[in-house]
Amino acid sequence: MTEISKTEFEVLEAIWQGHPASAQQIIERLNGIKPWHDKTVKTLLNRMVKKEAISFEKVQRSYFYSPLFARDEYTFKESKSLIERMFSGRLSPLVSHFVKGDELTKDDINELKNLINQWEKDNG
Amino acid sequence: MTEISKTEFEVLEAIWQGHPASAQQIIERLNGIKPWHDKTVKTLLNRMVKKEAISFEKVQRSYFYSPLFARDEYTFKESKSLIERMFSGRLSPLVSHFVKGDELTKDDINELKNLINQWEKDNG
DNA sequence: ATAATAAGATTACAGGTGTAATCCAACTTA
DNA sequence: TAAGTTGGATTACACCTGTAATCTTATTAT
Repeated sequence: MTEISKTEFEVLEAIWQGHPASAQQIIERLNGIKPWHDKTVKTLLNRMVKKEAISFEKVQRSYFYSPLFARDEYTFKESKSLIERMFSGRLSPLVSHFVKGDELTKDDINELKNLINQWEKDNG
Repeated sequence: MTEISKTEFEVLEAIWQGHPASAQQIIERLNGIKPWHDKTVKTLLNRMVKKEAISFEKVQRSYFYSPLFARDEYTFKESKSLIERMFSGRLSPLVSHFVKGDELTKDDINELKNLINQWEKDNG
């Protein structure tokens, strides 16, 4: 899984929404969300094919693209990388930031509690 | 606060360790950790001055550099940005990844619990 | 005083990125 | 059948990045 840029990631998002997806479908999904010219999207698709982030199958004249890795796989890897680089690999300093930065709602806290309960059930 | 690259961030880390810091001090701090040539580090310092990530004061012939923003400020901003881009701004999907990916120790869990307690004391 | 050194400034240079425009071949339409 | 359209391929181009080397100037050592 090569490096993909933030912009490429946004195109990938459109593909993860449903695939195989034609360039046209992808462009439409991005429409309104991103102000990119079709040509721009096509360039990005091309580049991602080259860096083996996506694949395509040809149907008639057009290509239908699919991701070569799952969204979860990618976001997890990126999260780990950031936590590694900025927090020595520890999750809690990041969470701490959010707690102290007053970024969390009661619902968020409840979700975190549930995750902890789940962990304790599995590992406790 | 402009965009800084991963490499630039590593130089910044050395500055955050203690500042104002001379180029030499910074280079020494990076020594052994990073395989960069002095010239490389100086280039990065220069670029960060230009993008206003750091400042310097001249003492005799040499410069002493200081960060223009705190480490916490930066890491928080970057964390929020990632969570925004990959998890619609919600923290728990990220934490969930770690819980399910079996990346946490009992200590990590305890720290998370403490953070939650703290939040509840402050907000509950 | 002259030569070596050391600081920062400038230049280098290939590869990545954002953002398309142009080119060419196939297909559709008048 | 000639002309426009549509799909992908190729080209463009400025700015960023990683990674230094070279240049200029001041300082230090002989």
